[in-house]
Amino acid sequence: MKVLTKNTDYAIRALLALAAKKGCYVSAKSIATEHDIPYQFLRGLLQEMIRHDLIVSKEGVQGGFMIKKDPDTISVTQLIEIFQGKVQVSECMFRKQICANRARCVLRHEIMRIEQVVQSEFEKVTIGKLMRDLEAANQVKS
Amino acid sequence: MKVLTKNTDYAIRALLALAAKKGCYVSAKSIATEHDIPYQFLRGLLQEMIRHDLIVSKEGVQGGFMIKKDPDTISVTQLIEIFQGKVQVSECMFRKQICANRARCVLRHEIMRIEQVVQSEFEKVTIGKLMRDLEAANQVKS
DNA sequence: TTTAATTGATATCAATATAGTATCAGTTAT
DNA sequence: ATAACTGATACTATATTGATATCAATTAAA
Ligand code: FES
Ligand code: FES
Repeated sequence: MKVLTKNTDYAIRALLALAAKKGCYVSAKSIATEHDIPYQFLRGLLQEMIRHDLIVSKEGVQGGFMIKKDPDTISVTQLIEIFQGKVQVSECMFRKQICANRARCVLRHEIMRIEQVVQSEFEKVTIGKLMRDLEAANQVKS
Repeated sequence: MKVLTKNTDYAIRALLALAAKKGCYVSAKSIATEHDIPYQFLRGLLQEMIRHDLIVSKEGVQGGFMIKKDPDTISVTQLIEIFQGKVQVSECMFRKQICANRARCVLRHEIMRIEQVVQSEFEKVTIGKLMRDLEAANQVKS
């Protein structure tokens, strides 16, 4: 079971790249080559992120993408939702047995509680946080 | 993003059915019809669970499947691992940038921490617990 | 003003995973 | 002997994931 698929993974990496060059337009090509992400695939992801208002773009020579939202407000949960759909444990487990009284279903509550925990854990991990972790890791390295 | 796929979902339901008739052999057919699970699909799942020592079977007329392990020791985590593979957030995020000093990678630690949280939450949910919840729900209903 | 570097939009394809079906051989209670 | 079962395995269909290709529109700069 893979929690993050390639698109989410790539999107996070791309956002980190953009966050590192905040205020500048960075081309998809340079991100693709530097971070080893398939070019056209990446472009699709970037367009999707524009639609979700995380980044902006400029066309033409010297164009590219720029981060728009504050990195600390972009969570992994959000990116999972964009690229993999809302986290849900299962459509509705045990539907046959208990869905008749859905409102009271204890199992359902149990499941929803876990959903909540999973989401809030990922909520804590923002692009901003990852950036700082990354910097710290690089400091230690050198 | 779906956390539980059909096979895990069905397997849980089947185990609950077996747990409710502990000590008896229950046929795949009866489980399939009662719980609305595709028959042949279910049989595959049951065989897999035999291989993992959760249940046993008896061939021939009056044969069927019987739960073997204590329901309280069968966790959803375990079933996810059997049917969807071990929970992993991503193979190795940011590999290009940091895998050189993998041991020190802060991001990796962050990710592994979440992995841990997710797993331990599911660990708490056992077949035994679900059984009791289910009984409680049915009590309230009637 | 032409050109090359870029994004926008969209179509297509391949690989993999998920979901479900079918078949036949072997076992066993009746 | 037979019918109700499981064991084993092959197969098909569909959805998801991952990746590529194409062409029009835009724009900085030669
Ligand atoms: S599982 Fe559907 S309401 Fe409980
Ligand atoms: S992501 Fe691979 S070691 Fe950090």
